[in-house]
Amino acid sequence: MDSMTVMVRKQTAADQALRLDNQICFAVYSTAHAFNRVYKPLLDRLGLTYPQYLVMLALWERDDVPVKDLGERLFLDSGTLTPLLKRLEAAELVKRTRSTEDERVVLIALTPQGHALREKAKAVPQSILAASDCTVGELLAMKDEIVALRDRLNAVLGE
Amino acid sequence: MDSMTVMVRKQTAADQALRLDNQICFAVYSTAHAFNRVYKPLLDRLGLTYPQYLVMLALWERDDVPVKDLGERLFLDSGTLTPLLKRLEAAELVKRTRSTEDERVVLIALTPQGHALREKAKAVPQSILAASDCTVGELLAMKDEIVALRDRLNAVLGE
DNA sequence: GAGGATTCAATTGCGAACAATTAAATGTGA
DNA sequence: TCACATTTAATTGTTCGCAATTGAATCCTC
Repeated sequence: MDSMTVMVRKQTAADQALRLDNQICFAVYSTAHAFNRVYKPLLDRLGLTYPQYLVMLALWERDDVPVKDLGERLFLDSGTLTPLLKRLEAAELVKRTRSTEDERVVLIALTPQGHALREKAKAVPQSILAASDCTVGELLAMKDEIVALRDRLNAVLGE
Repeated sequence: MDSMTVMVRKQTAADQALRLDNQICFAVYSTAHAFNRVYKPLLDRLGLTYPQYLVMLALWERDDVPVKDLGERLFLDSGTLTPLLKRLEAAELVKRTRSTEDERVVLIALTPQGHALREKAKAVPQSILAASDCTVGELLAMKDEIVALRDRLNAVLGE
């Protein structure tokens, strides 16, 4: 095996790796966009964008929470959430009030319309399930794998 | 089983579904962001953002291509690509020239610096692999599943 | 060849996403 | 108590991502 062969093999390995990481990260990236596009017409009827829908999902599970709490649940920071929450407030779906106990904290609570929207939103999941053309079991298994990957990535970030 | 029981069960099923679809789509969404954050410090050294890195990866595989071609490979449209490509041109990594055969078409070609950046980029994949804390085989298997899901979603969009 | 449809990139406007900074409130240690 | 650090949202500036529109070039049909 001469030096030329070694060089060629090294290039090939690097190229493969470059392609591999491209495909995995790009797969997640492009699938997120594909989901977004499938959600769009469904969420248009609710008057929500996908990130706004995520915030509403979080609030339907537990509201009257600080912005920081929402950020930790959704992996988003105040730079993203503050303007988004102001738009939800303008749409009269949430109310933002400063905590009396700690004036640094802004508490996000659902309005009656915000609570009511939950009923409309119940039509969304089955449409997504249909579009994915997967069984619930398959999706759950994939979800667990993806979440495990995400958590490992976030663990590295936390170091 | 009285009517009250039926109602309660229906609500529970809808809630489960809402929660399920949330987790799957959100898993992909939040993992894409986690990847982005892991890539950021690595790509900063190359002077690229993650979407710019994707464009460069595509061009390293095949350049001298129309904007439309890049868009199809990356699932992005001209509204996203045009300003991004202008920034890459300002960074002298690509050159944009109007095709002489068809003046509607803008061809994207790598500059010598654009080609050269590929060598630096070879250091990126191994860092991502390490951060993911997965084997190559695991990542490849996940990638295939995710791509299959993406393609099914995109198929629904194409109808 | 002329008229109309189609294709392609660019543009505009809006909503994320995030880094970095700011400002105010709170907590802590000497 | 007072200085200093920390916490929490908000703000600013840059970059995506996409819908909708525009304008130019090309294609197609008659």
